[in-house]
Amino acid sequence: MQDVADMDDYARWYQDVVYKADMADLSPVRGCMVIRPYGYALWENMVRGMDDRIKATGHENLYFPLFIPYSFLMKEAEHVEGFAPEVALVTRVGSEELEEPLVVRPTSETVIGYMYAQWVHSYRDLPLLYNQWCNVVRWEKRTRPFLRTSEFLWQEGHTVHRTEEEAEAETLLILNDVYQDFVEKELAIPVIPGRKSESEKFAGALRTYSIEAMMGDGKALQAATSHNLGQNFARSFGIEFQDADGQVKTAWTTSWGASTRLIGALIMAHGDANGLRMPPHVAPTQAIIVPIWRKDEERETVAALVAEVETALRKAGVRVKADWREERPGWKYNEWELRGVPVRIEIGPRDAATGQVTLVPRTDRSAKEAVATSAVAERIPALLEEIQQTLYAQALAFRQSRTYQAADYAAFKELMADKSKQGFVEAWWCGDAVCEAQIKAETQATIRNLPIEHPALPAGAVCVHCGKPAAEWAIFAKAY
RNA sequence: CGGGGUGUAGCGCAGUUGGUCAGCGCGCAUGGUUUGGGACCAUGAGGCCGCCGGUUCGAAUCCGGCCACCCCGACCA
Repeated sequence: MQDVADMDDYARWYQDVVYKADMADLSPVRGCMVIRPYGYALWENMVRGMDDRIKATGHENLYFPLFIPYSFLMKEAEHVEGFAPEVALVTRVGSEELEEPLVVRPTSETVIGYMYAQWVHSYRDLPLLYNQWCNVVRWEKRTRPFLRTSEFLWQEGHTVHRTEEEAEAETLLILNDVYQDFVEKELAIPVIPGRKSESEKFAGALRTYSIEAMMGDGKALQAATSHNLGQNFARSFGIEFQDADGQVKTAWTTSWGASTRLIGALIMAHGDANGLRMPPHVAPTQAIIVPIWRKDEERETVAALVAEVETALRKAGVRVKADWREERPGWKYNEWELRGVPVRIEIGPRDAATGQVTLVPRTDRSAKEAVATSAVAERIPALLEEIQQTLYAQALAFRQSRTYQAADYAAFKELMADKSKQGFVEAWWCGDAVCEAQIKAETQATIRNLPIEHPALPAGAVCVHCGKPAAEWAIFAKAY
């Protein structure tokens, strides 16, 4: 086992962690990856966390087909423009050409819109609050494991509402109570909820909101998005209902998604020079027992203790494993640190003699802690919670240390150019897309979002770039 | 899809003036000694040298084409 690449070469480090921690592997299909058991176990825990919240906010799961008639994509002008370049088409089955090509879904607004139009007739049918867990395909030019793959797993929620206000409330409910809550509490990654600028919004949306997280190199990652689609898709697909006043009205729809990209976010928000650091709430293995022995007698003594601790922890609801492989302890320490297991439990002859075990948190390997065997089942859950909080606190402190308020554009450019400082720049912006594009061309920084929580616009405030009157408080950053 | 780079054992690499150039380290297998921060010794297994074509008596090595991967852009969850 070799160390992961130096974090100075961040792209290399990221890939090393993904592959060496057995999260994923390359597949024979370009841009597609295999999610290995360790990565998939993490994803399953993440799915559970999000799905619980999706249901708690009143949504139900359903499933739509993988294939979408090509013509559906064409019905919403902006949508087709946004997605057409990257959709995979099925044009032939066997040796027969299909009468109409089928799109392998890049997202399902269109086919869902088509069906919703048939399901909605009356205001009494509303709202429709559905979600699906599925895979989608977007043939991206450049791929990176988890962050951008040709096929990825996600959930996509699609709702229909009677009024614009209700749709907007839904969009924000998902953003805050599902995405932000999940990412911050379970993944221990602080995020900034905000609205996307016009140029960054979803193809076909009225308004797009996102939560943005900072990665370990100061770049931003869009962790989830929630779109108020207005009446765009409802009009294109004829989702209409007769309201209480007898009028036939066009419905308001939303859509929202979070994907396996969140795994990439987790890796980059918490990983360190030794590898992954899994937030305990979603860690596939929360505690790893490393038995230590020399002689057979010792092994027996230790085995009894390991079994006792393992059983007690399992009963306490801890995801625990014992590593009995024929490797030396030091080798195992390094491997489990690479894989980011939150707590290591060392159990050896010395511990057996004193009736205790040694706990080592992934967040601080020097913080070894001796705990009486009888107290382990009580101590570990508490320690896991401490680690969860520590990871969040560290990520937040890092983000704060890399968040700036540029005094002027010169300072802005300097911050973006210096890799050791690179991060979020908060600034006033005029709201002009041309100005936004110029900033991007000159600094590579884009507007990540316009934070929902922001300072009041002071009198005389001007755009950080063009100097015209300010309109929006924006977060600028280079992004994944 | 543009610019750059790299393809030799599972991984990391050396070898590239054409001719004992099929090699090293790690990993893997077997046996032994070890085991509280990545052990050591011994013996082994493992290669169409990315693919196709050309030049040549002879190609990992030279030429052409293709493919894959990585980095930097543009595009995007």
